[in-house]
Amino acid sequence: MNEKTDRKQDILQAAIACFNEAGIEATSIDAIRARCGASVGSIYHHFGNKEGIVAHLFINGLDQYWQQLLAALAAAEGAETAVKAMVATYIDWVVHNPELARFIFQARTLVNRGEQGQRLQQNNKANYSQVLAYFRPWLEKGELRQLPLELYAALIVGPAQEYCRAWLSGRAKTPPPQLADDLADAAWRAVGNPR
Amino acid sequence: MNEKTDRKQDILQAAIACFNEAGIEATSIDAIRARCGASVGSIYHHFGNKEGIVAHLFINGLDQYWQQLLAALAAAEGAETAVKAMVATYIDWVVHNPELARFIFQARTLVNRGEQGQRLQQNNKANYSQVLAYFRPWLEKGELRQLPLELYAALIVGPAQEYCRAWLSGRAKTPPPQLADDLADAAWRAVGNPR
DNA sequence: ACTTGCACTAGAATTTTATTCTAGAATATT
DNA sequence: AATATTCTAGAATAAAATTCTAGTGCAAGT
Repeated sequence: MNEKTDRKQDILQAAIACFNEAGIEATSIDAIRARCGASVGSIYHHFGNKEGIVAHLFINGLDQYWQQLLAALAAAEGAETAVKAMVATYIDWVVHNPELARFIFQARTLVNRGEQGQRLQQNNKANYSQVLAYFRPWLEKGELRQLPLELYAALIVGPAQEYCRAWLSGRAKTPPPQLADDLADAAWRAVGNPR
Repeated sequence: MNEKTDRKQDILQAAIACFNEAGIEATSIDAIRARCGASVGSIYHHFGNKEGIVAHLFINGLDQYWQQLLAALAAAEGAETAVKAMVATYIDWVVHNPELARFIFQARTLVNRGEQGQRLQQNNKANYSQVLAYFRPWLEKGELRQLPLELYAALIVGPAQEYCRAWLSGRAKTPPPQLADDLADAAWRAVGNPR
């Protein structure tokens, strides 16, 4: 159970490094092979094709984030804490997994179409409805502003996401944690009910 | 001056259609060729390589958006009008150019790296500093909340961007214009100074 | 009108990259 | 140990990107 995952992990690590250095499209299978010492055969055995590697990294990476997010929500005690925790968790995850985050921003569209797109969408839907379950009571108690349901995600994490994307690409310099409080406050102003 | 641009435009139109149907990576030069009736030679003459096509579509498309945005800002009379106009303009542009918008979301990373990345970044910087010029007086007059400069863009258009992305990919159903007011209000709550 | 130069087009030839295939090594299962 | 299964290697093939060669047509200068 050790050597098995090793080669597979080696390939994944080499792949994400290449993807971030050169971009997904510009990374050749051979570049990945050269970097991790595997053979083409081995790579194709484990992942089927290039898109398979991308999808694997993407889906597992995102899942890791959802786990953190749901854990944070489970620990939150009120609407305000929860909303602010969502922003904080997002930033925390990006800062602790910058390579993965950068990669995920790149790969979204690609994976959505590909063979695993279905699976990804199901995952998202399931996770999203769990988040909604946490929010419903707060909505009913009037702790949250009444807004179209489809809007909450964008209002709460949209700005953090947008800023992190800029930071990861070098456009913005200030490390996200320094802005975390401002972003969390803004999120709460966006969806919190002032009563 | 007519046939010249025609062929070039044909190629661009065919390309963006292919890119949106199959994704940039999955689109072959031959697919573009087949769709517009040009020859490979002609395509390479005009754009150098596949990335050249992508960059051209991206940079011109984005420029069109910046023009609209700057025009809207020029017409705005106060901070609140301006901030809300930024959101409205963004949504308006996406809804009127859905193909282009979808494409731009896909291509961002790719173009940023490529040969034209430099140029893109310069354009962005120049446009961004124009926007900042509009904002500075409002900041000084205290109409806007004092926040780290790097944050305003994300706070104002981040949620709209995030929602439009979801809408374009089919994840969200409500047409953005129906949510425009909510998004504009949220943007103003995020950056407006309550005095 | 002629010819010279240049932008453009076509499609074949080449190069690069992705993917498939065949055979053998390692590992697990009985 | 015998057999099946998973994994690895690298050569062979297929598909795609890019380059190259040879034109065509148009415009400026004569």
